[in-house]
Amino acid sequence: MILPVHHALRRHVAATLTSLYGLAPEDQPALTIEVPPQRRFGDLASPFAFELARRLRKAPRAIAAEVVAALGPIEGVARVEAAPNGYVNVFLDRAAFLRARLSNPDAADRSLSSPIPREKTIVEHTAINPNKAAHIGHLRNSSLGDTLVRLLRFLGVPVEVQNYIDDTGVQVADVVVGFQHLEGKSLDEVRAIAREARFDYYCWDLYARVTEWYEADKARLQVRADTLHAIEHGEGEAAAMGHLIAEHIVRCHLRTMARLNIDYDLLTWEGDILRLHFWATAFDILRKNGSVFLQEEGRLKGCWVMRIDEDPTAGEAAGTPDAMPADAVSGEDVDEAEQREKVIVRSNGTVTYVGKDIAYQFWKMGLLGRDFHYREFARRIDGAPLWATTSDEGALRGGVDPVPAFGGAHATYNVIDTRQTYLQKLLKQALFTMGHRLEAERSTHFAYEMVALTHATARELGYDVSDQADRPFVEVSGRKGLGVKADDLLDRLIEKALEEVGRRNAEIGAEAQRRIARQIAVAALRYFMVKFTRNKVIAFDIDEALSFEGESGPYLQYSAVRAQNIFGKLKERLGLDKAAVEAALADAERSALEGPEADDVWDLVLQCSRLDEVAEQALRALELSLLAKYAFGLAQAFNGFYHRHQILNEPREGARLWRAAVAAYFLEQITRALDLMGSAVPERM
RNA sequence: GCGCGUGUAGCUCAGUUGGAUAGAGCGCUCGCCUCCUAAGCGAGAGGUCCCCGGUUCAAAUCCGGGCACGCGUACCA
Repeated sequence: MILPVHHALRRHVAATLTSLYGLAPEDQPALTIEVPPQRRFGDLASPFAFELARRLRKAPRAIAAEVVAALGPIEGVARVEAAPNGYVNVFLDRAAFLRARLSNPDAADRSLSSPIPREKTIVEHTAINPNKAAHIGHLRNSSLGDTLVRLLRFLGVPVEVQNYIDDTGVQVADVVVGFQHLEGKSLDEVRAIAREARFDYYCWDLYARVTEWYEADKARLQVRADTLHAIEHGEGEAAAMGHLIAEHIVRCHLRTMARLNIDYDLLTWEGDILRLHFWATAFDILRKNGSVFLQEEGRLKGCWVMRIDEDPTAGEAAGTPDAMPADAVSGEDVDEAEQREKVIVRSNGTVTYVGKDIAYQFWKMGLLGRDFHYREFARRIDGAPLWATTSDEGALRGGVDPVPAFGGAHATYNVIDTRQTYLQKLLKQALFTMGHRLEAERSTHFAYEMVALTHATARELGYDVSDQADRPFVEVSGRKGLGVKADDLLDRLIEKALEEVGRRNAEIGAEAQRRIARQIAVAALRYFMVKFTRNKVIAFDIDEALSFEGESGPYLQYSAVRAQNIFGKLKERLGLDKAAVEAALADAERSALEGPEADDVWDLVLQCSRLDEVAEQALRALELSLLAKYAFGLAQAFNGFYHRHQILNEPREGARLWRAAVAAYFLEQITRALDLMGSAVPERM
């Protein structure tokens, strides 16, 4: 890990700037530390002299030279140079650096070096409507969400993972309508169907048919409204059927996600928010302080609304330069004001999604003064209980395991696609206007763009998308049944990986082959989902996603497997394991690591060490593709090393040992990086 | 209309809170398995970083103004 070195460097430079120029730490520029483009420039570099040039009225080059001369020795640093252009370049003690990384795995120095607050954080992700199978759009959400969770945990932040289940919404109601009105099924009949395999696929098709059924006669939308009302109020067979459907579909989703190494601590059911009067409590608070009021006239008459403030920071800059056109009449202003009101409670008394979510968000932050009851819903991947909220007070007593203290977080991340940015802004504003300024600041909407299909892939899957011919890609639509189901995609990936694994490893047996193929498929899919920056629409192309070459998850795995194989053979031929290599380094001849001819070997070590720096950067920027790109670059660097420098066939013992040490460090770091993306290193490929 | 996002190689995309010669994957051309696995490696061709102006030692990156595309702006979520 490299961050401790950064910190030591900053401390020394800051002290020197103080003693040399009388600059107090708070007057100093941010001491940016970069990786120079070429190794001959150094291992780390800082351009601080450029920033100080103006203030000190000196050439950057002179400042750099003075600071370097006064710097004194720094632990782990071999030498510091002032470059002719003004950069300050730092050269590390290579051998000492590598040995320290190998023997001192991580946790200790990681906690020292990061300014990230290590307080309870809730990450909400997945939140698929429980009325149909999961598709690739959902996969982007849960892959990003789970990677974010792993990243936070890697950085030492305690995380609680929640999956919000909208069991009382329109989408579940639609499937109930399908069963009752299109198929004429009773509750018992639906129960029987739900027990069969692929209930989520069944509902996928039914849901699409319901959409068509509405379209054929708009009057049928009244059926939906009635059904939704019944579900919200827990009345009759519709409510029971809705509950049954949601419960079974959620289990389907959990199975799908478990295949991708994704799971949760708690399922929060929207129905419980209603039944336990979370909303009523939140509404009370909002109404009392005036955040929400009853609109008595106009378009929204009879609704409880919340006024949406303009961004307070935007006010200043809005000064109009010249005379505004006078035709902006006052009537339009009124319209605009009205448009800036968001309905929280409809005139028929039902609560919108925003309302329910406000209550949920209050609870997450420990501001509601109420709590759910809990039940054990299933078991997690590791065998621990997966909890769900419930309205049943008695449920607590049934469990064997003590119920953890859910909610009451210091910070939250809501992983929700960018189309809901407006709603998420409202949520934050609700917190803010209630005086919970800090909580509002610590509520983060992790927004990402949607997944669409390329035209080629849509055609290949047999969809008629001629109506979207003029658009750059084809939008996925659960409502129309247009999309790639997560399990189908994963099955195809496994099948393809299995072919390749079987060809290369005929001798290892079918079960091992299948296990490896699954690991490869997961890495392929999850890497694909995080390698794009989050505000880029993914035009999903089946052939591209099925590729195991180039910038892909399997490429990363392959590089790790190569390193693994070297250690297998080292053990087999020379009886050396990782510990033995480490122990032997103390006396080993270092020339394999020193000098310009070893720059590329050393470069790999340096890159390996940057995982902590990249992890922190990825979290700060909320850009998980940084992690993906880093891991890919690391694998590339190792593959280059692998081809240029032999280990097993290297006759000089010193070179062999140091290179083996480099491979060991690489394997350690690439394994961690893959794990952050929910992927494993296969035993072989 | 307003708000947010995007625009970089033939295609898909990176480009680290402004920094050293603008990169990767795919595709294309050529080369590398007697040697730790070729799911790999190397070489080559390929650029008006959407356009115009500004800020400064330095701009693909920041600011202003345009253009194009996407999303949002619901008593849906």
